Amino acid sequence: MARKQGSHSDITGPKVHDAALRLIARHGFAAVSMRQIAAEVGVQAGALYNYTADKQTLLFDLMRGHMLALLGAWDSTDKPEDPVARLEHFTRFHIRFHLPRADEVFVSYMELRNLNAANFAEIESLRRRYEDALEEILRDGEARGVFVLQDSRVTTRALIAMLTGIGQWYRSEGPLEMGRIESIYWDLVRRAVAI
Amino acid sequence: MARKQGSHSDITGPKVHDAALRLIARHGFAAVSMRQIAAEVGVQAGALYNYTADKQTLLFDLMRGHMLALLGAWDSTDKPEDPVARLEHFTRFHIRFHLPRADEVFVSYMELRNLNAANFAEIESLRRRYEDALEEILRDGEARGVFVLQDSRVTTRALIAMLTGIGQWYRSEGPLEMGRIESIYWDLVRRAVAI
DNA sequence: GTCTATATACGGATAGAC
DNA sequence: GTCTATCCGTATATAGAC
Repeated sequence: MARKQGSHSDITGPKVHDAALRLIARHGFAAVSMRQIAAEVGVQAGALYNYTADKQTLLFDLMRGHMLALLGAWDSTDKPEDPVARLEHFTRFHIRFHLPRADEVFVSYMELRNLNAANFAEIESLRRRYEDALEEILRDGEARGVFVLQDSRVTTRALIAMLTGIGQWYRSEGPLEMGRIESIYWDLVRRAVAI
Repeated sequence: MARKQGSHSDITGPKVHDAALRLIARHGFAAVSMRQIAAEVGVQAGALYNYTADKQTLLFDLMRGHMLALLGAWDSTDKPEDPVARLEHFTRFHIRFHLPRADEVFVSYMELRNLNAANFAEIESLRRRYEDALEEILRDGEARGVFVLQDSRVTTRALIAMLTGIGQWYRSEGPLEMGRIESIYWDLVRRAVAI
């Protein structure tokens, strides 16, 4: 075909999403122009506005999409009954979900500053729901006497920061396989809170 | 006095540093203009170039200054002999140094993308020196049989990510005092690696 | 749905007067 | 050391043709 002009909404839509995600992860939201995203997609800048109202909405949709995918994936897992097993399940789920999504994670944590107030509030409430999932596991285990916590909210944030930090150095070409990473971090998490 | 024009290098220099740090922490490097920084300082944009060669160098100086202050502060502390006491010393030092410097920490971790290759390499080498300080404590404790580690490098990064993550939610007006935070995190660190 | 062209604003950096 | 003025490039977003 090699048409230079025509209708491609089903193809272009995902390409805009992917190009924006990759470029923003690499250079930052403010540093990436709509023209750059368009060039990566293979269209002119004006065409992007068929897929997003504006640049701010594009960022918001990327972040909301990531958080909804995370919550959806977590909700659809089978959770063990035992608190220790459930904490291991959460730890391994978190690593498996986040490691292959380095760009999404990076953007979702680094670009919160660039959301307007309403969009920020919505993303924060989604993040809060995810934190609550871990905190509930910790509190349940504490109530059943198998975890020791000084402060369930602080511990929740500490563990999530530790786990999410993997993305700052993990490279899939590196020497450590994902299963090995899971084991190392599960060991740290378990020792940090289990009796 | 109220002069509108004249020499103020000793005053303006630090003000440029402070204004740039605050604005970049709040909005991001790419989103902040030299004109905005100048307005915050109370001069015109052209005057900033008496204090920095360009915008890139301004960012680099902020980050290098932070890392050098961190390493200098660590080097000048008295380290206990005992590995467990040394790890507690590191943990509390890290929290006490980072918590009052939220803007510096935020910029130093979020704006690495915006450094050019040479500047990035220099900041990374400083960061690596700091990581090495913790890793040495962990390896020493492991050799003496008081710590259990699966991987000293990964554990180092995990603990630093956990500790540095405090800055993402800690607010000095909040309900938790710094000493309480230190205790909670020291408990997590100790349990994660100590026998 | 995509193109070209454009309105309008702002960016980093520099020159020369004071 | 700071100012004003400016060079030159790029930004987001829109209008109208195809």
